[in-house]
Amino acid sequence: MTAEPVPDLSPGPGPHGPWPAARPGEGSKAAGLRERKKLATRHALGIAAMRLAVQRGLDNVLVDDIAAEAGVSPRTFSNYFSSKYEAICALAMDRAQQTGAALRKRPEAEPLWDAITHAVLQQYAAADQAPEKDWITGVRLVVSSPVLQGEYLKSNYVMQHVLAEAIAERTGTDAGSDMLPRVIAGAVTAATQVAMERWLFADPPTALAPLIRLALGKLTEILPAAGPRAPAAASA
Amino acid sequence: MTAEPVPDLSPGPGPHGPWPAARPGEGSKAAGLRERKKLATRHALGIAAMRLAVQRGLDNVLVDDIAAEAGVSPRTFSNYFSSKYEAICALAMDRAQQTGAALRKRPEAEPLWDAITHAVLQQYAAADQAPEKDWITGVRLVVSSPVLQGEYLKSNYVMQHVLAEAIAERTGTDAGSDMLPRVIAGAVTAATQVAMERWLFADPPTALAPLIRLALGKLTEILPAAGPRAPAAASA
DNA sequence: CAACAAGTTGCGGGATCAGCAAATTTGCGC
DNA sequence: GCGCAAATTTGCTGATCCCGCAACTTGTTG
Repeated sequence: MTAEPVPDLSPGPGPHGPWPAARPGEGSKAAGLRERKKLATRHALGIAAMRLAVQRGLDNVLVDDIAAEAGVSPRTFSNYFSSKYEAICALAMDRAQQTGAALRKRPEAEPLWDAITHAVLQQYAAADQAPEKDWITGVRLVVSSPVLQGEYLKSNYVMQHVLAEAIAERTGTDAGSDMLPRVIAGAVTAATQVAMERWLFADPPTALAPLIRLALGKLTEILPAAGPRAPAAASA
Repeated sequence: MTAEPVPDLSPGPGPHGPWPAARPGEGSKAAGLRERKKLATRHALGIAAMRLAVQRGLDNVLVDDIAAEAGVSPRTFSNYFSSKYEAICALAMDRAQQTGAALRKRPEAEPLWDAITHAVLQQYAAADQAPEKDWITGVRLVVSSPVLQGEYLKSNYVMQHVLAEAIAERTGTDAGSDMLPRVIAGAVTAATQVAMERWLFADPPTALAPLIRLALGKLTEILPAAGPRAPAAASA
């Protein structure tokens, strides 16, 4: 068995949960007013953190500022996030989380690869939209700062896990014994990430979707070149 | 062009360099006494940090303790690392860094895939050795703590980059325009990571090498199944 | 050996983060 | 409606952390 080690990133109960919700019983609808308010606060903090960071620059934003912007006390801030960096990446984390759900929603009949492609594209679909014009600035900031990078990579890690889970479910594989789902998820996540990076710094701004499609495509074209044969039989 | 954004994780000049050396002119041999001493200090701090963390538990280790253990002032500690977590993961970071060099050292004639497999295996070869018996405990600690996880993922990210660079060089691809090297590196890194994770928590302890080979093998077997065709042509 | 560059150290201030207990708010049954 | 129990928020506070600054020590160079 080796029950999944602890891909978990959550410290404990009560508040402070890294991810919004959807874990208890999957059903995130019609949660009590209490839940919704908590989500709202978390979201507000995340947004505030990101906006302030982009406007003033990472070093000129204090936890107090973020808390103020979101209308809660500084103490409450740390009930939700363990650092301002985590707050700034909260949205990315949420999106990563959603990717799994997105894949699950794809029609059962659709080929795995297509389903994955769609699920991923769907997540980043909004990125190209006009209203998200600032978002790109935010992401640039995130991947440029060492501290933020750590947080950001965590969201990738999460995406990898939720994707793996969804893939395992879809293909009827036992995620506990077969590494395949995880490997696929890892490759997909990595490819997506690369596309994202290229997009972020593309000099003549480009659309993100084509890049992602291209990156995922590369994935399907690389192995055939070296795959069919026995990969490697040497020892060291 | 889009000159590589900033896969760099280094804050600036002077000390505080995340990675040991080998960047200036590639030649890391016969560095002045000064350099060697710096490397030694960095290493000592890394070792001390890891050992103390494993022995006492992450929360019972202060930066001061680590500095003392390594025989330097606390102030000097932060000249090398920006946090105790970074120090703990210093070794992992170094190993990630080496992977690139390892790949470059593989014979030019060797098929890319085999070369990669060897390079990776070589890095983790020591892991199975007896003297590294404690190491596994350390890595478990690292991947179990949220904060450390962030740092650890950074080392993965670095490995992905150095691998990509080496791959691009080996295949004569322009790493600046073609995503392929990065995608391959990402997939490889992800697979390696999965193998590592499985190894860490394998109930009847297993050898790491076979797992890595298996994971990398999966990589070559998944895509052909869905690759040849046009990946997906939908829009949203 | 002298002059210079690089690295180390102590000090001090600005910030972060979590434990604790009191004050508030929400969920719910009557 | 009303009140109670559970869940949250908040202020206070102590332990750390992290970096700028300036003086000091040590490697490097000619």
